[in-house]
Amino acid sequence: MALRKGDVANRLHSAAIHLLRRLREADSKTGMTPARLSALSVLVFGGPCTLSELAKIEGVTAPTITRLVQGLESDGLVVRRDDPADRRAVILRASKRGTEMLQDGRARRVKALEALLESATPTGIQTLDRSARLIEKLALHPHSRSDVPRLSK
Amino acid sequence: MALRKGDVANRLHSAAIHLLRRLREADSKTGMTPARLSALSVLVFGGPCTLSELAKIEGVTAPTITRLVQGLESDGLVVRRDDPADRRAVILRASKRGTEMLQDGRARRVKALEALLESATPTGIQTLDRSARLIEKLALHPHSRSDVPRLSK
DNA sequence: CATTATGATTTAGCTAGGCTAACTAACTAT
DNA sequence: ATAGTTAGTTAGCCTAGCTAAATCATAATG
Repeated sequence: MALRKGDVANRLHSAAIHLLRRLREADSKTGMTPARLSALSVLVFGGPCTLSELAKIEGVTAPTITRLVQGLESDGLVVRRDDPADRRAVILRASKRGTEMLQDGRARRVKALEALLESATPTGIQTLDRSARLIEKLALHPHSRSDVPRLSK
Repeated sequence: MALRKGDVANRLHSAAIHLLRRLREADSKTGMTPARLSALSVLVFGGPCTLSELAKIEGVTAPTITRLVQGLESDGLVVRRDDPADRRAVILRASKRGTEMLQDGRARRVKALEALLESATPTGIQTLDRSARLIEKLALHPHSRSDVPRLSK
């Protein structure tokens, strides 16, 4: 086996760290940090949902999503509405401004990536695209949250 | 063009966020966070270097690398030695324990990834590997950093 | 030798994104 | 009604980024 999973794991880990640091540069100064962009894009493309749903989708805990959304809300990018069916719950949706802002951030990252991708071949880009989709499919899904061996104990 | 760079950019962004959150789970409770692992692996695989060199390689500022290294140091994973040639500088190297710990963290992530990669094909893994290498080549290197005022300002 | 500039590192203080623990409020089921 | 569960929040802690400014060593110059 020329390709050991451990090596792939490490390379992916490293690549993800460095890529995010890079993209953070492009996103910074807009108030649109990666976590916020990610959460906002769920609302923009996936439509309204509750806090807990968003937390589950994003793979973070309730307090984290609360604070994330508070930030988005205070920037006027997200609005909350009481769930008529369940008065504990809150329904979130992206505001007009939030939707625009997301497009904007997207455009920013495109520019940043274009600088990086200058030297990438179309094949390379295709490879990256496949990987991104693959990772989402493997990692995004909520399951395996409890079934992943906890390792610690 | 079926594959728009903007879409690839966004998918990569999202994938990196979600992947890191996932791997953080595996790394957590060991004190080995992604940033620390990344820095440590530079020392383990790249050999000793100074703080500034490490900062440059990791693409972070001097204060950030200082604190990162302080953490590693207080865990006994990294040791410092005065540079005999330049008494301002400090040379870092991974301790025996640091090297072992890195292997350990690697093993942990492998296990976590294996859970995720269960359903991935060998081809998929190969794609991920190619992408990781590609990203490092495109994003890791310091150049193209000129547009942002950096350390050397 | 004194001065000044440069360079490596650290300190202080800010923001954001994670977490757990512990709480309130509302729903569900008995 | 009372017990348990679920949605969301608050408080408090940690790491990871950053900038600005301090410290101290070396280098360059007069």
